[in-house]
Amino acid sequence: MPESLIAKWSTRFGGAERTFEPIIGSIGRQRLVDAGHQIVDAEVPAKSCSLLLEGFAARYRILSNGRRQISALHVPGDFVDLHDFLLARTTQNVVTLSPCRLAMIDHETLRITSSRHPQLTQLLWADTLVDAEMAREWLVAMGRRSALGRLAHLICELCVRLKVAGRARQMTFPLPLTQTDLADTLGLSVVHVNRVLKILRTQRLILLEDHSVTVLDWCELKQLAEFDASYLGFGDLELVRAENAILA
Amino acid sequence: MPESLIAKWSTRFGGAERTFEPIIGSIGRQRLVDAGHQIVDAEVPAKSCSLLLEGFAARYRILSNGRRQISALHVPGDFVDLHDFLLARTTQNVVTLSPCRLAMIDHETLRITSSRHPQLTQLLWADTLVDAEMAREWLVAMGRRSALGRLAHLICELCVRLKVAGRARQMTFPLPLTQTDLADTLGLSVVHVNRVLKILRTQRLILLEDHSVTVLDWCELKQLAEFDASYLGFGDLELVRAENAILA
DNA sequence: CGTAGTGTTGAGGTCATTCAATAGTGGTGG
DNA sequence: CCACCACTATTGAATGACCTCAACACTACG
Repeated sequence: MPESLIAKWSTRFGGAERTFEPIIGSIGRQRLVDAGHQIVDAEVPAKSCSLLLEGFAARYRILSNGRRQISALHVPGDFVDLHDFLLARTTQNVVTLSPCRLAMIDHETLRITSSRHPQLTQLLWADTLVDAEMAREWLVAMGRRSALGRLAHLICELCVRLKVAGRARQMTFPLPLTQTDLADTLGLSVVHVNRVLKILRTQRLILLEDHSVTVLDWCELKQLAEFDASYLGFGDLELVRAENAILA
Repeated sequence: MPESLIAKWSTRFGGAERTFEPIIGSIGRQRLVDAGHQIVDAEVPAKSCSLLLEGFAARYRILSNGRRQISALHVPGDFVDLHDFLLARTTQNVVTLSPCRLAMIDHETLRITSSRHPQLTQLLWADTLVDAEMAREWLVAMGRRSALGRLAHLICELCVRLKVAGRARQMTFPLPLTQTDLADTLGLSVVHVNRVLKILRTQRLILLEDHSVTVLDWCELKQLAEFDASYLGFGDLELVRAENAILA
């Protein structure tokens, strides 16, 4: 069951769970894949969409000089390749960054379900709108924030997204990315990511152990990142604030 | 009449012009606005969507240190704020970068039209998917390309988009952005944009006069930018190549 | 005719990069 | 069980891409 998708959509659109049912019914088989597995290959047109149920995945592109840039991170509850459903093909690939569980939905099935349930179509559409908004927010970070601010911003975003997806306890959430992955996400070098991570750790803003992050001081981190969660489309999102209040 | 939208969608989806009619019928009044006018204000929820018919607009955000980052450029045929139609509100604003003509579509009208014409919904959805893809491609440029490559890439993209929108003659197209606008688009300083522009000019890759760009050597520029137009969703896009062959 | 916005160029400074070296980890095979 | 390898994390030193500061020219505009 795609609890994380339901949790995300409930948070975003209110509890109209009835509307979500058709998509759940459309899910075909599930797949378990290892870390480092290509979910989407730009060369190969897909016949089905993948809904991420468990694990992390990254949309990326490699340039001819060998440098990689990750343009999106996917967490449980995210559709990984809605793009290929409506458009010819992507130029970017998607890999798993950890072992993942995927729910597969045939394009054909989705097409039928979507045409029968216009409301569902709007949900999916809205999901891609938020994806776009996230990309634009990353763009702002890449263009006009320092390395430290960028990293802090990413951590804030992931904290909120994972919390909504039900994958965080208190202020702790999994972060299976290697520092290389982080570097390719933030547009930095591995070396610099290491240094900037160290700053966040020594400032006691975060705790990092065994690929899991604990935010020690949400207010400070948020301020440093100049983070405003509203672009994630979850409304005012009292939950994180409330959660943090408990900790504080 | 939104010729540029029709041109764009025809190029992207083939000549199913019948499908486009409902959206054209939904257009209410038109607006003429000056350069520098706020089309979308993140604070003010909108009651209608804007389709850009003429001119350039930019989606942007200003950080607390006063630095601005443009996250999307809109050209004729682009919907400027579909986002606000489905989701609560944006965190980013949209300004006109030149005098613009806008077609307004009431949210209510769009809602009705969209529910009556599922195919149209898919077109709009696909449009936002391409928007997202563009943002991700910019992200790759911001993270992993040099200032020169980034600028070249932007020029390539605009060339193709404007050509499809019917706003380019041969390899010449309007670029009303100031160097400050370009800097905020590319995540650079004005000074550096100036220097990099100079390189493209002295290399005789482009000609720049009176805010209009002429690509002198498409092949060189494309190679420098490592530009692959397929992310724009126009298929193989023979038109530009053909056009260039005439020039060559 | 002053002012504001834009474009251009030089000089010096900084943030992040590359290169390089070391250490820890887990997995594999002898 | 240990040697070996690949991957990851960490830190120092030197280099470089791009930034900031600053000055000046040009245009449009009231």
